[in-house]
Amino acid sequence: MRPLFHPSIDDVTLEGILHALSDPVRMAIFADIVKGDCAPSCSSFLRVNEKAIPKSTLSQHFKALREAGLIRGQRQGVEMHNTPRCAELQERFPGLMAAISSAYFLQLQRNSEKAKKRSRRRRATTE
Amino acid sequence: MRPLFHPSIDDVTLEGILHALSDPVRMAIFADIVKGDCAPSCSSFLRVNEKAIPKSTLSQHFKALREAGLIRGQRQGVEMHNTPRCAELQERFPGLMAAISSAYFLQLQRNSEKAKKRSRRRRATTE
DNA sequence: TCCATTAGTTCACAAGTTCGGAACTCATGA
DNA sequence: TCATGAGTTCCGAACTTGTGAACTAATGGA
Repeated sequence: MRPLFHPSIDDVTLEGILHALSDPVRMAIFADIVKGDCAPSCSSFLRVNEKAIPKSTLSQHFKALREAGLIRGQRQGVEMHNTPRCAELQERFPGLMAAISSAYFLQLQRNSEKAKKRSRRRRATTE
Repeated sequence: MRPLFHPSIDDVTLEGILHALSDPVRMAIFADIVKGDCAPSCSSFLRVNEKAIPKSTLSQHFKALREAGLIRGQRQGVEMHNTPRCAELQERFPGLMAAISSAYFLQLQRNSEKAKKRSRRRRATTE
């Protein structure tokens, strides 16, 4: 297997970061890796937000995140271990990742509130 | 001419913003509109970073920025006047736009430093 | 009023990108 | 040595993007 490519932090670009995170699946994966609340391997994301993701697609998404400089992937036996490059990114673009993450969680929260309201309204009209 | 579409601030998504700004031309246009240091009409961007941009392409880029909720366009006679939706965006995603803009200017500055170093080195080797 | 000019949009198509199934590689354990 | 499980690669279909040509719309003379 070909060795994994990781850009040097100096070659990481703002456009690259924004493009990588402009895909909702990649944003969700990255947020989960940053939170660190689940095993950060490819196969732990076979479903994202209730939606099944084919593993070829997942593999491409991880590659995109690696090549944008957002995560570092290390093969550990048969699995891949992914870690965020938070410290380096913070040095390169101070405050950027924190702002994007907090915008993401704000949006998640707001969407779940909207969904609650919608289902309450639906129940009210069918009763 | 069809009226311009602007999303309500509640319909503006993080993915949409990141996608719109992941294009270097759109990022440059948006940064200039935010700085407000040049007439923010389409035709003032016929060249971006020394590169000529066809006007049909520019028109699409402005449409993308409008539909992502980043700018507001108003026809003023034959011209279009574009303004950033900073205040609304700040309310919707606090700190996000500031972090992206400052990352952009940091990168610009660093690139111009790199270019200077390169040309100095070139001169030194040819002497 | 008519025409030329200027600003921006729309359309169609070529070029590029992304998605996902099938076939692959590679490490591991039986 | 073989089966298995985790990821990757390949490739066609579907989607997206960039651009020239043709368009619309407002404006300012003649």
